[in-house]
Amino acid sequence: MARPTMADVAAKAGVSRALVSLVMRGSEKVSERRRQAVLDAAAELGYAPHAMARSLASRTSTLLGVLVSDLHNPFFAEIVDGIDEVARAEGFELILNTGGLDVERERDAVTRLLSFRPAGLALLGAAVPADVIADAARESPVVVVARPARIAGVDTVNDDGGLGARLAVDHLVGVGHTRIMHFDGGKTSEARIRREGYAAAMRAHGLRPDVVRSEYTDAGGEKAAARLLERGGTLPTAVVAANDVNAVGALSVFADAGLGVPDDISVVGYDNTALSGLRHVALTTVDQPRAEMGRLAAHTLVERARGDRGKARRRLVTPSLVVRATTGPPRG
Amino acid sequence: MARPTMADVAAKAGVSRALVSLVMRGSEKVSERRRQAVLDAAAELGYAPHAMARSLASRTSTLLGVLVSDLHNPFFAEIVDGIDEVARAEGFELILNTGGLDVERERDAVTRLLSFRPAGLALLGAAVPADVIADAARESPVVVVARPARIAGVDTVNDDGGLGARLAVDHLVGVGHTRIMHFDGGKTSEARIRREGYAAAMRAHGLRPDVVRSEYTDAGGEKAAARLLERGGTLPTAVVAANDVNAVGALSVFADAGLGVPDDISVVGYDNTALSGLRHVALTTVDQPRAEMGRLAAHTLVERARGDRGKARRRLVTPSLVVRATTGPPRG
DNA sequence: GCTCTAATTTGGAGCGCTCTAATGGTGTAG
DNA sequence: CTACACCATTAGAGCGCTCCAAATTAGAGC
Repeated sequence: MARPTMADVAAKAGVSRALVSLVMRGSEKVSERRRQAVLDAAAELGYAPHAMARSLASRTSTLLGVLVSDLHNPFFAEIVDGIDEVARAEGFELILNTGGLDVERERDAVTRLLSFRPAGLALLGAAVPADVIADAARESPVVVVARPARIAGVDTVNDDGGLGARLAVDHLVGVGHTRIMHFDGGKTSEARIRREGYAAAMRAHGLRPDVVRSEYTDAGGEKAAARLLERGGTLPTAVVAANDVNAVGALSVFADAGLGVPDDISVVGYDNTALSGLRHVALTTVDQPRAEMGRLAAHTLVERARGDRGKARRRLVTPSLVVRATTGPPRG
Repeated sequence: MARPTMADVAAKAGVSRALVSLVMRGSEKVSERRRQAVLDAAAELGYAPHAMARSLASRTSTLLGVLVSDLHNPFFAEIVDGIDEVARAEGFELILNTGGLDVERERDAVTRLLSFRPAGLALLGAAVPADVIADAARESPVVVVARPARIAGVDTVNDDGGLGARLAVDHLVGVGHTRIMHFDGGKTSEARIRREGYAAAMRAHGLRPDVVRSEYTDAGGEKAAARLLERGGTLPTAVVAANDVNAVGALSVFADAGLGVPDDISVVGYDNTALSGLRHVALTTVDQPRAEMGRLAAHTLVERARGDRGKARRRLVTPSLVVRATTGPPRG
């Protein structure tokens, strides 16, 4: 498995190593005759440049480090997809690590990624403390995605969660709802922003906000819905769920309780994951442009890698409402 | 952002570069006194070894190349998760590329991954032609996952699709079904194996196989179900779908047609993706141990990287049935 | 204190490549 | 025919590290 090196190609083509290097990098100051000779020799030997040696010698990197908190979550997978798209187009490679929302493990992952001296580092929904991120940013450009954060010198890409929540509320009010509840996403900064957006939108319509603490999971949605049914009193006619899986969890509890959707209760999700688009589910939801977020993150990193030293950019991407079958006018 | 090098640490600690190298690699033949001096100097300078330089000098790699055909598909994401788990434990890093099932793009991705001279290459459900894989296998250990293939010198990890299909049929026959249909996954080799497993199981029970050509998508399931309803005649009482999303597509069409599940028709999926576990969906399905497949693939690669030159291993992982709410005895 | 051996430490070559500065060759003008 | 550009080509140093062999030091035994 010993692959040929530049010296082998040079010998075979009867030229110097430097010339082979020039040809491999597509230099224009190489005569056509030599270029062909080199190309032929390379093809014959099955030669391809050694990316690491190249990187070391040129003191540049074509690696983009990516730390994903949770790869199961299709939300992140699609962001990675967007990053990958730009990386391929710009000639970068992705080196990936997962963090599993474990702080120690994520800290370690950041260290390992940095040991490759990547051109940039993307942290997707990572839970690492801000100071770790700030440290990393001293060694490599860093972009934090899907986690609202203000860290000196660190770029961010997020969706406008306040707007997203407002879109959901406006839609529900628009079709006639007034008792609209929110199952929130817990204590993350993104959840806080959505919660505040929901509350502000409600008040803007002269309505009273009503929040149940929940989390970004299926089980969380079920629990919140169950609690809602147990507490008795007048039920809301609509629920703005923390995200799609949370909404689906709530839907199943409502169905078990004999409530019709959307006649008895409307439900809006958040994320527009593939799940919500399934005809069987047909969840009205707020779309976060995930691939776009990934592309933005990658572009930011690529620009930084190319020398952009401007101050930290905090990108806000615009969510949009996708109306499907789980929302409609309240009964009566 | 110029990070310190080994020479800087050596100078600060008052030792040679070679000694710093030994300390960094955790050698035992270093006196405690020097070790501390080096460690202190390194900490003070914020030094961490340059992974690429190390790799180049030692002629070893800690990189595992991973080509994923489709990251959106949670099926693959979970395999990557398994690979990642082993990689972390064994001190390897993942370098990731997506192929999008486009042959040219995947071919290019393989080339790019190989340019890093990885310790191994994992191809997850990749569509690249066998000869490309065989070529790659000459330069690096290769393991093909979720794609039954017999290529000289290439290890594989797959689930036993024949068994999986049989589990589904046996379960349905066990609760009383006799008219059991299969929506297949198209012309991939995995789909063929499941199809044949289904047919064999049916015949083993003295039943007639009945296959509708479909594909591994939501829309495919809808289309197959619609065609089934249109063709009239006696409907089957159960369907073994190509996979989970295919099953969910079928479920929605059956629901629209007023068919009760499982009373009028039972449906079994395949994969046991998170989707099927949602209480709202509660799909009976065949579980493929994805994380386990990823771990197996990674272990295979790690062993090969460590010198195992044994002949190609074709690992078959055992699927299992997960009974939920979409299957039950046929009416009457 | 001295020798011998084992334990540490170090110099230096080299991994496969890039990059700068210098070389040689060609064509043109004088 | 010589000088001068200008171009393609090359030598050689060096990227940050490992690894081998050689050098030094420490420890043990007498």
